[in-house]
Amino acid sequence: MNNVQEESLRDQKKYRRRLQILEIARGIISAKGLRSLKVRDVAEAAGCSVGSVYNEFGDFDGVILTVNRETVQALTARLRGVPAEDPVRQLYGLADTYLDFFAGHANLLRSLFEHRMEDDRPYPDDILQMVMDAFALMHPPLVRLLPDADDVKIALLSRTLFSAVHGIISLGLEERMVAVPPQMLRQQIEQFVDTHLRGLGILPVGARLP
Amino acid sequence: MNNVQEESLRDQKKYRRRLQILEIARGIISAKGLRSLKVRDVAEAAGCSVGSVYNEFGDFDGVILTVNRETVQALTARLRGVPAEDPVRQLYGLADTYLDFFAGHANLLRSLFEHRMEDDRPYPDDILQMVMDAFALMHPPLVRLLPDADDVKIALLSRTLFSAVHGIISLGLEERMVAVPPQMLRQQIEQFVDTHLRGLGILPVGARLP
DNA sequence: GTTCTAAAATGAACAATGTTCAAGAAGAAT
DNA sequence: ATTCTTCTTGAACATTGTTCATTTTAGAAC
Repeated sequence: MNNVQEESLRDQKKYRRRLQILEIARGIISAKGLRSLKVRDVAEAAGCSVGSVYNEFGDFDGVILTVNRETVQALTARLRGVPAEDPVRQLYGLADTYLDFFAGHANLLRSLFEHRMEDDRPYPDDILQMVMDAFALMHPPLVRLLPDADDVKIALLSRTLFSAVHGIISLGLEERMVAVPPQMLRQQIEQFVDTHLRGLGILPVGARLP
Repeated sequence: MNNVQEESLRDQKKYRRRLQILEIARGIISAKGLRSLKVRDVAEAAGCSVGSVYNEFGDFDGVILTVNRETVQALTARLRGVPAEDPVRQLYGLADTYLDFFAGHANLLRSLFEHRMEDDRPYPDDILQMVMDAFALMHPPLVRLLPDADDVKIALLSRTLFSAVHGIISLGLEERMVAVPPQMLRQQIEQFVDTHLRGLGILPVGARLP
């Protein structure tokens, strides 16, 4: 038995169109926000009928969720690329990289965190799991820095710290909240992480990094 | 000239209905989420026509924004009620109170933070200002604890710290993010604030509050 | 009290948008 | 080439936000 699936012409077209629909949807969300995403716009831009979008994704939420899934995958890839030699620098790097990614794809991240399902249908588990996994990326460096601490507590600390960074960034980047000038955000994030590491006893209180 | 406006029967009815519409809308958002709010449901529950809703609020966003405005007002009132004798306890109290309020009105808070306007119309300034003012409530206790620090920096710190707490809570309360068991959230928040105050040199590193 | 007027309420009609499905088109199997 | 399966289509439908000509009603004028 041959496990290599032969790719039929039909499958090729289907797959190409799937990618095209996703690319168009992502472009619209990214440029004008989730609320501006309309089935007919996507279908027209992809050169197909609205029925085909439904045929491929089940319903419109399916398109959004697939875009969101790819967003968290791209985010995770970026976060995994942060150098891990120095655990302290890794923590700063994770926060900075998250800021970069959020600033560069604000509407995509908002779609990921703010989209609500119709009725009370549950949000897909795999996406939630991926977000949680991304927020757990502070775990390894924290374990190295706090070798005596309980692993469960470190896991909690990782998510807490990352959630805190997320809160600072997501509110700080709301252009509507004039509160935090974006150019100061990076410095602000670094100082926040800095203070927290001092509080954890990882950095000395009252001293500064070289 | 008499400044006391006589309240006409017309105005009374108008005002009563306005309150009724808001109460119904708030109830629906609170119970089933912003996405389940429909003009016709509100109108029917209020015993009036859809036109009356539009007559009173301009458009449907107007209803949502008014509910959001009242949400942030209620939140601010609760936060202002936190005792201010001990600045450290005040900071803990603000975080805890925010957690309480968020846990008790999760869907209302989500409506406040996640609602996006149609097209690119700006979010009303007064609501943004009120949110910022609420997040600035950590300013006075921080000033007392860090009397030598620059006032502008304290203002920034206040918003940063509150945004961090917001991030931890809003992600932690997502029932969908199984990550953080809600019952642990309070303890988690307290530990987070604790660690940060140590990092700021306000509390001694390595010691615990009585 | 009657009449007049301005404001508000109404709800049917419209517009925008998500969803479905019967019929047709296109690829695969023989 | 014929048949069969699957996908595609787009018109029709369903839901929901929005408008507006008409009707109703509260208040004013007499």
